[in-house]
Amino acid sequence: VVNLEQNKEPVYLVRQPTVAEAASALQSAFSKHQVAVVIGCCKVNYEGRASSTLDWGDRLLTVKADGSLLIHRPRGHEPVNWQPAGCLLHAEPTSENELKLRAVRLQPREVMEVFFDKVYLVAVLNLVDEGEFALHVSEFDARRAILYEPSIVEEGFRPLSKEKSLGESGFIDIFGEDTQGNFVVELKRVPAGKEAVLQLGRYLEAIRGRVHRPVRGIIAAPSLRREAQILLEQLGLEYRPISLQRCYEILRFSNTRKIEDFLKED
Amino acid sequence: VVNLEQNKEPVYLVRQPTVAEAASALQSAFSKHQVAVVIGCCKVNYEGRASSTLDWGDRLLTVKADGSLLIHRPRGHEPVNWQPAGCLLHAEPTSENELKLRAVRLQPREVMEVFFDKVYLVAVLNLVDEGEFALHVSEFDARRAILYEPSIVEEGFRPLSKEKSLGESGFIDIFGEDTQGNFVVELKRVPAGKEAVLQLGRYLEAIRGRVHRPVRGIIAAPSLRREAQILLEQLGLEYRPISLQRCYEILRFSNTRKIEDFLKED
DNA sequence: CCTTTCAGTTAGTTA
DNA sequence: TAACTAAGTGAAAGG
Repeated sequence: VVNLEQNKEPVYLVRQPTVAEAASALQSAFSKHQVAVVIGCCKVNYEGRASSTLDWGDRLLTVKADGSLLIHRPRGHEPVNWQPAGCLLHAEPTSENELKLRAVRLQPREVMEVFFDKVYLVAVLNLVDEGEFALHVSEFDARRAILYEPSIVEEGFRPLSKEKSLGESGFIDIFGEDTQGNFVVELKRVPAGKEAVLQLGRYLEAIRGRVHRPVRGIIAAPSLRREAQILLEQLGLEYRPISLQRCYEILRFSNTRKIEDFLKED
Repeated sequence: VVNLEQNKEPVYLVRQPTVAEAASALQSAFSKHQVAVVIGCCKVNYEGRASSTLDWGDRLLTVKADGSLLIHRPRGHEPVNWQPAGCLLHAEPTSENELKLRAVRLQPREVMEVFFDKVYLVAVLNLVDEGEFALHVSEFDARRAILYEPSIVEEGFRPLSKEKSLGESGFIDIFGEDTQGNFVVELKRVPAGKEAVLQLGRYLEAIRGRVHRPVRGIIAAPSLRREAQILLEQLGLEYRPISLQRCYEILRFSNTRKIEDFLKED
């Protein structure tokens, strides 16, 4: 029933399929770990950690290559029903000429059944996606923002060496002075954990051996993990929360208004 | 460019569209609050509470009737990028013959831009979905089930106050008597953890200060976490497993057979 | 492998 | 509207 040509096309469509055609296309997609989209009128039953029922209506069903499943209504950006990756999938026609789709998750055992009354469209997709995903306002961006607007760390903070740049293991440090004139060591990271605190501690040790006046150690990060907080206090270090949103605004401002300053300094 | 026939069909397809055709079809779908699906090779930039970039790759993009937007990779059951309902949508061709899709959320301001290199398929959907969704066996439902069939907690258990309803922090408690005539405090939750046990402990403290006879504290829940079990014993509390499936059957029975009782009592 | 914590959490409810 | 809390939370990091 299923055209083998689907292997060569990025999108293989079956419009207004019979129940048998839809089941066949889906079974084929499941076995080949392809992405499948079903658009039609369906009802859904779920039983597992909780249980739910969804009455008849038009929905968009997506089965992904990893065996995850999503059912979307026309509104609401979250799926009304879903099943996470790795569940067992099976599609078959029923005696009442409906398309039955069963997705079983083991551990915890959760069973989802979808019954399609009408199937408007089945699309089997061969999607190639190796693109890298990156959540920005990285350490580097945060550093740029702090250098441009040091007050987000502390009022009166003045960075001194902008060229210390990357320490080992990807940390970026900023040296500077506070209002009392004490040297300040800066280290910031995205979600500061124990390693970040220990890293700063080791850094401070090294610096205190050379510099003969009090040195404060401050971690500037969007958040500080619970376990890191204890360690921070034990080592006598400080923490300063940094809003990534704020960094972002600073950078955008600096990019649009004072590009020349950055070209000179950085 | 866009065939007006799309209004009459549940699914209106544009295969291998030109950039102009795709943009036109999408703009039309946006204005009519239809659901649109785009399959193609794209890259994504997001800026808002955080910021992210996603390099080129084949993805499934869905725009819903309420202006929400989802971008799904071939794997992973969560969207790689998204935009919640109510954002401003715009689709247009770029000078580099790419399809640019812009989704702006106001408050907080978040901007997402999708660039399609190749568009394999645009589908505009007219989905009619009035089906009711019901999550069975929530805390409230479990409470109703226990009040209707108290023996699932303990043989001879008799609820006294059905109107205590929601305690602070969303917990629902049931007070009653057991066969020895002792007062019994009930607290049930879906997967009982430490917080639930501590909550019950605090509750019991308060009650023991007022009531001058022994009070048992029982947690009724589908399961009890390992760490919560230790705490439970330390505090001298009890645990009674509750089957959600059983609650569901009880409620279904009560709904079909004894609706009048519930109208009187609840 | 289990537990804890974070998330562009989202979504619902209450003050 | 803001604050709080639960979620079929999911996902990553720590022990």
